[in-house]
Amino acid sequence: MGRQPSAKPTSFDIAYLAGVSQPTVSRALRGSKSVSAATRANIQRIAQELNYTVDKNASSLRSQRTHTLALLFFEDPNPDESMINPFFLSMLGSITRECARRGYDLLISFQQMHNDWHVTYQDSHRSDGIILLGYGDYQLYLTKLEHLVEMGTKFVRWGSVSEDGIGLTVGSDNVGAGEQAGAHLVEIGRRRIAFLGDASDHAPEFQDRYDGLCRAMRAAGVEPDPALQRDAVSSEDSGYAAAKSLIESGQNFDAVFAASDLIAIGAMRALAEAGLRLPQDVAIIGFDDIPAASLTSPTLTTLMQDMKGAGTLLVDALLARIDDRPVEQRILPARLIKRQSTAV
Amino acid sequence: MGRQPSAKPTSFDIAYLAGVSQPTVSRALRGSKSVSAATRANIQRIAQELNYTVDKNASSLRSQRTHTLALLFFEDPNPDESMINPFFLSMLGSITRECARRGYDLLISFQQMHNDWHVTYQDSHRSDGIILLGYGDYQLYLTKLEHLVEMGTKFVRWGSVSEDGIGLTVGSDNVGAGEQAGAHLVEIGRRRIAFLGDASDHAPEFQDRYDGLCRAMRAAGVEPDPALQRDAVSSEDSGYAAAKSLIESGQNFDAVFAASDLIAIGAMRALAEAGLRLPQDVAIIGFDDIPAASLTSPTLTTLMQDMKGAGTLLVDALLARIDDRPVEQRILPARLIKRQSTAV
DNA sequence: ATATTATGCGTATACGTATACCCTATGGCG
DNA sequence: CGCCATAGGGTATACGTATACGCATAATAT
Repeated sequence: MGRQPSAKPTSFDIAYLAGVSQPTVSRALRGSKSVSAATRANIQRIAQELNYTVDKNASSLRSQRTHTLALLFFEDPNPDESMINPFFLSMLGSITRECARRGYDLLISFQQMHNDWHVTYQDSHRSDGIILLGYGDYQLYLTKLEHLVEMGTKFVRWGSVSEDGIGLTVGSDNVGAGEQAGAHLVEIGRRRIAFLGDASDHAPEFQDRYDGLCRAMRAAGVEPDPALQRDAVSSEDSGYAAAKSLIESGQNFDAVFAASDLIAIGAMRALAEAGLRLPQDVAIIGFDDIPAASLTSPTLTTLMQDMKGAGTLLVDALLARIDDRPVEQRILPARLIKRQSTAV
Repeated sequence: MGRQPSAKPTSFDIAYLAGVSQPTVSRALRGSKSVSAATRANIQRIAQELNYTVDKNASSLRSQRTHTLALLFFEDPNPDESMINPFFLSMLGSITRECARRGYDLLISFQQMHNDWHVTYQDSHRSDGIILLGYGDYQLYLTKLEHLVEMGTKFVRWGSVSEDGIGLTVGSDNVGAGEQAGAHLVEIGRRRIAFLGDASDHAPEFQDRYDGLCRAMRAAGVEPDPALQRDAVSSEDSGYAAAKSLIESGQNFDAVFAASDLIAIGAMRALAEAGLRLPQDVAIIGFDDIPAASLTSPTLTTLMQDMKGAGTLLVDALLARIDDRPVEQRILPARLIKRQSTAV
């Protein structure tokens, strides 16, 4: 009889070859200190030789820990798909790397905001915790978060840090970023600064950016004009429409702060069509620093978020949460990238 | 005593409530036909009520099927990160969706090409199969693929379909795409067409595109000039350098076919700096249709790959492979997107 | 009416690991 | 020289599901 050479080795095989019991193998490989250094070394050597790897399923079943994190990415029903990328992918990269570094696997899932993901994912034993990423209808989102909290599910989410306190949040310092934008525009002499972006409570991050802008203006002794704010979601078309509405309203303005680069790019098109010169007549600042921002003409001044830091921090916070270690909200600074659209 | 309300229900709980045995619950939920319709309906109702979900770990352990696919994405050591995105993310989206539709989870992992991923992933019981994505040193890649084949690991990869036959490949019709580009350039009267992209066997996809270009030229009675080919990897800088080298060589040319949009964008910069007018002096075509392609000036004619179809097809092929169903290589058509850079 | 087969389900057990508990040697201590 | 702590590791079992069998009952065939 004997083992088939093709059969995957188990901890019993290692145990047999090492002349110890199976539990000792388990202990040795997991670093328990109740196994002698010599025995451990021997076991590790044999495991290496046999190309043995711990069976994740068995391990998870027994220990009730999966060593896997789930990443749920939400998209709107009609996503301008190609455009979420820049924001999302570098974060995905750093999340993945951080998971790998900690010995965790990453399960990924795209979700429609209206799905019952909070039900599906609650108990499937697939992951030790969840990272929530993406935008959408914020109110709808909140009720589901509450559900997660009730179920005792461990999760972190990316978003606006301050406003509600449901769950654990990691996010950029949107208010600070807005202040930077405002200060820069004021510095180059602008006083009538428009804001393009949803300022309702459906989009707290945009709201924070607007708040920051207003704060910087007031700090410079300029009172923001509410008539210069236009709602817009993060897409080129929406930015175009918002800018167009602003122009047609006859309002006087000499700068635009767009809540995202996509909005900014759409707005630039509308402004150019209206014969306005950028940045002489209207300076403009975006948000995100997507690759396209350096390809527009004029190139776009924008705020860059620390996506890599974000990924690391999200994983870090989630793991702390899982281990019931204390962990507080974390805010990441954004950086102003000056380009031609504000170069006067 | 009794169950804690917070404890996750098991198949035994369902069985108890339904007045049947645990295996019957398992059978009912998995659609075995040896359980009556009435019993099954009752069990499903109870499972629903209790918010029961099958424990993946236990299920996988017992059945030796994980219902999970792994996506390994390879990156070069020094990736121009933000730029892989457009290519990658829409595919990721469709892969994820297709997995969800089939009831599979998706495990994701970024790998350095030089890692021993082929060893790590062979036996970990984490997934039923692997999707390989990304570029890099192709020769190095091949030896690892052979290793996978030896181990009996199920996998598919994205890439150049024709050339070697190691494993199962899904890819775009690069030759056909090259032909489309060539035919279009010939049609607008160009005869001296340069190709920017690695034409060595390290990058079979680029090579295929070049072959297609040559084929189209010859079909039109034009002999391609090897002196007009310049190596380049997929980055803006590399494209810039390649174009610069071409210009400085003093070669005469009236069109450029770049193996990727990034190369094209870099090349456009070099061409503009050399005072060449686009497209009058030099027409240019890229590859991938990244978002930035419609933001350059002039906007960039390019070839769009069917990324969504690709994701679907990859998952489809892998699942067939896993089930030992017959499956052949599949080629996806690319589409020429005409923009200003070839509008004469 | 008896033999045969299918239907519907229960019984027993295996998947591979981790952990609670127990046991045995050794050495330090008085 | 007896007592106890400790190191090192064995024994037994649980994690929750899926499947090989077996066994009734009912539905057919003969």
